[in-house]
Amino acid sequence: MDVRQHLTDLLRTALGSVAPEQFGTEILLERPKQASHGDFASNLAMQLARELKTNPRQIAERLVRELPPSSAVVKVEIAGAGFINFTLSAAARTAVVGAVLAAGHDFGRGPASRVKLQVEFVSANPTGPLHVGHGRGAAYGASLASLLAFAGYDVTREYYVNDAGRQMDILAVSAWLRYLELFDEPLPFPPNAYQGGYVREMAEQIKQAHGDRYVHPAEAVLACVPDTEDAEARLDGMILAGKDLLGEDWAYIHGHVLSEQLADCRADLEEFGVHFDVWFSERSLFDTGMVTRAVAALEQSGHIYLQDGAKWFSSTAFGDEKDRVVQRDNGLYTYFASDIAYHLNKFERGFDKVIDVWGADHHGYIPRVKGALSASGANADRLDVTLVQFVSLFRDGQKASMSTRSGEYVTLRQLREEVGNDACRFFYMLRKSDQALDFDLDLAKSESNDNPVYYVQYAHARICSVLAQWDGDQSLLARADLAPLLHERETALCARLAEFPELIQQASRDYAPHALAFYLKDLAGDFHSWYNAERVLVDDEATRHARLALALATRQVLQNGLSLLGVSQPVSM
RNA sequence: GCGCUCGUAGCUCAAUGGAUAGAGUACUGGCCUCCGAAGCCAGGGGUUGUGGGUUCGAUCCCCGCCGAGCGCGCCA
Repeated sequence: MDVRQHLTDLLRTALGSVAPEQFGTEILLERPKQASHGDFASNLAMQLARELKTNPRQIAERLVRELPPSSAVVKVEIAGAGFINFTLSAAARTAVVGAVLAAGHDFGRGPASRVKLQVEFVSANPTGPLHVGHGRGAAYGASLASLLAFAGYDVTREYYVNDAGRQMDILAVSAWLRYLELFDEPLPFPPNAYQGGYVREMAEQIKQAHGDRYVHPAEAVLACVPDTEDAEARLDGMILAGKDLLGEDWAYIHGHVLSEQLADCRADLEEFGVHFDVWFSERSLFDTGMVTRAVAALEQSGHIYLQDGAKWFSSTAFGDEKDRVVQRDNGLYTYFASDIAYHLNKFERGFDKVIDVWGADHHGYIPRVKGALSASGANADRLDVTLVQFVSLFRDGQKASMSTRSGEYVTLRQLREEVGNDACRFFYMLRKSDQALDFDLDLAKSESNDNPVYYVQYAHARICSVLAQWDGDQSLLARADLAPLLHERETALCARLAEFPELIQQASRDYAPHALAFYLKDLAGDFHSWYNAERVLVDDEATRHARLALALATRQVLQNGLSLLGVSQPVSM
């Protein structure tokens, strides 16, 4: 029996007697923060006060008088401004233990829904190792996707691979220039090319595999570089040199660095426990003509105009600050154009809801994407964008640089190796996604021993330990008589367990996996508190079995929750 | 300048419009001859940046101001 639903029904019945014309009022039950306020509280009387023009306490009294009797409820009180507080019977409180043990790893799982969701996250340019900012997006997206799947939705996890743009060209030319250095070609390495050591490694690989095949004299390269102070224009000149001099071979270099970086990124994420169902190539949107079609469709519906040789999308008509270019005067499509095609493609694939997890610096991008979807006749409300705020790194009290191109940044891999995957995943979840995160590296290392994740994992290990010492048949515990569970800390723990399914629904609705991390901390706290106060392996068999059942149920919920966050559940530590 | 996001205990962070705003950490004092002390118990710590508004009720919703981050490109 779902107690919450039961109480809602009772209140609904009372409402029908007291105020039939308000029968449709939404009935909300919350779990009071204070134990003295009972197990559930309703503010129904206060909600009705305005419509009925009556003192809420009077309404509450009438409601309570009309409540049908229930064996699950031992006390109903009116308190404060007009709260109706319910206190449950001992049996109703402890029943959750049996429910957890019966459902096992499915406890808390929502009813299967046919609603198809897509969560797209990370989607970092494959131009270098992932850094700690990407790590936050990865941890958030992965936990969110797991949470939504557990809540019952049909979830697809997707990574958008930006394999078509200028950044990839810059990476390719960076590797090629490093390669030329290996043959002592006198070329200055541009300050705005990718500086990281991994670029040199790729150059070395290319030399090992293909010798001097891609060598061209420095003069030939420099001949393409314009005589200007503009560093970006000079870099573009070098890219042009690469394409001209290498011809077909440019595609090899480009493809090689792309696959190298993508493989590295993929391995990094897998080690972090972050998996994707689909790796979607931006280039495929061009190859299949989707970008052209998307722009043509906008053009046909009259949302495109020409100015200064470029094609502009009139996004101001859809609430954007200014209009945006979709096709440049040189004929190349902008990133925005492929993004329109990409989102239309997502919708065409039949997702009821598309969730994009973006870095907070992309917030200005939302109106134009939604605008383009609306202009294309799609329902922009099917797109939800969740912004994950920045991670600022501090080293020796100094804010560290996070530039990918400069190569001076802390990688996700370094962070994982320093503090461990579990602590990392949990630490990222310990704040709302819209809260900026200051990550002090020295602190992260020194704090790794009292990271809250160990507090939660320790609760799990303790339970495993006591179960091992008992050494009995755990399947018997599912049928244990729970009447001996009478202590305050036992009912508090039971209440916490009962909260889990509600929390799953709420956290998934709010796209708030951090709520799960906080819940697990609270659950572990309730367990430790109880475990310190009451002995489990007592002589009395009835008490022993009831407490073992409670411990086992707690372990089950810890497992269910931690696995959603991608955190391991050690038997000992 | 305009726009988005944020501002809560010394520090790091929570809080579906609800009751006395909570945890962790740090600090102080207790608890292992007994299931793991990576734990527990107790204590001090707050004008929720600020001024208004809506509401029976505001950390939460609306407006102004102050402060911080980010964005405002024919880059991605």
